[in-house]
Amino acid sequence: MNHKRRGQTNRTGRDEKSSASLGLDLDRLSSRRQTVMLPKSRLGKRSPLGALVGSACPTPGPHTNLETGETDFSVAAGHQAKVKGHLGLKVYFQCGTPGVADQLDAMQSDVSTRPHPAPSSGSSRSVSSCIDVPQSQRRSPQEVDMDELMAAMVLSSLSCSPLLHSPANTDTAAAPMDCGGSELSDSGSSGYWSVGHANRSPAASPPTAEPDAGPATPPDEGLDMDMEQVLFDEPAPRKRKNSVKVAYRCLWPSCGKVLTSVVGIKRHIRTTHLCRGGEHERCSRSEEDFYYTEINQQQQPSPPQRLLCGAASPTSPASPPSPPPPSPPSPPSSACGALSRSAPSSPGRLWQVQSEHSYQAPPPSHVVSTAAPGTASCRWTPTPTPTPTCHSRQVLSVRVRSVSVGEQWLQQHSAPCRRIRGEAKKCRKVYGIEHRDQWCTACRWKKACQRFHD
DNA sequence: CCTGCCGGGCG
DNA sequence: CGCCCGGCAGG
Ligand SMILES: [Zn+2]
Repeated sequence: MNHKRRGQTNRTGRDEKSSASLGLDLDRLSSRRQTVMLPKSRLGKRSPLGALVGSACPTPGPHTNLETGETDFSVAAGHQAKVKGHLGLKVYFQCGTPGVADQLDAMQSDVSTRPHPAPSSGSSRSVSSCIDVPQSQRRSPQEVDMDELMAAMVLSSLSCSPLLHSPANTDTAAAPMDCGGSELSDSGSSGYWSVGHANRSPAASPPTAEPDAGPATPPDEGLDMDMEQVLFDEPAPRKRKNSVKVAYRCLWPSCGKVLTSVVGIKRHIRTTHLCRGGEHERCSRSEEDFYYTEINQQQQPSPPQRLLCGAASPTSPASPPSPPPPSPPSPPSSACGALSRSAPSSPGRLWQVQSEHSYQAPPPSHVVSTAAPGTASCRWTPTPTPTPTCHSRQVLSVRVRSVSVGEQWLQQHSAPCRRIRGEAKKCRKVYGIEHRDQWCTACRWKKACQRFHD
């Protein structure tokens, strides 16, 4: 009753009054006729973007929670922009993380690899290695500081067997580290980030442990498990001989002799290459170590490494570089690619997280160009597509992609040119609440005022 | 607090 | 659709 009456009164009254006093009827009429207000104001004002930008940072929404759950550093990191970048990037990280971790691990493992042979083989050499192994193994992630990493890097780069690492591998390995380093030096937040990484590596170490044990352990699950247990439980007083088929190959230039025992290989080297009798044993003992190498059935950990690289390369190599620099120019394309690629392969949680945001994706309309009510800004609109609103994964993934991309995009573009607020007086203010019937319908409906545009 | 308005619910 | 309101963000 009231409403209707009020509405009618409102209308008639307003038509006369307002037209008389303000002479805005033209404006009003036209606007009313075409509901211009909706598109424009909505787009221009807050719009999904505004909300997005706002909410994404402060961490209110559910999605944020999810995100938070996903990635601590997003919260941990201080800066909004950066944070958002991280958020956006998070996606990559998840994909990329393993890769990086692998690499790191690989490197570390590489370092630790050398000591490894000793324990596996026997007692003689275990002296030096025994100490190293446990350390590297139980390396408490947090404790591991850059020094160690750097050391690992250096060592790996210096001494790592050339066979193991392809140039690409090296590159990728170097890149992340570089970023990590710079970030670290930059701010604590990144430090956190790196820590998180470190933390992760151990968690991921089981899989990663493979390469670690790689040199000795081929793709044998049973063996792997064994290794894991050994690694994680304790130094394993003694190893099962059969667990690893180790051999030692002479590295002497033209000699490829392979023996199954350290003693044998040493003796071989000593006698054959070093031309030394038993008397010099002590002195040259260290020397021999350099001339043989431990190998297993498969000779090199290449199989595992291969796998890792292969699996990771499509995603991680591509992503790692991108994360650090939120590639401002055209994230859409590259990001899209990465994401889309990752989407199918990766589990569904990402979707969930992103899908949360997705509610904003559909109305992607404007983004930057707030002025034009038209949808000139549809650069990244293509993704949303008609979205039949069904729950098919594909759709989801698509939206996901668009969203995350959108996020990045927003953070970069919308943030700067985001409009503050309509400073123009609106109906409410002009007429006052008591004269609510004089407000424009939009105002009455608590929508964007269509009478007094900004 | 007030104001502007988005998202959503109701008829 | 029209109408209204909860609630949020900015001042
Ligand atoms: Zn109004």
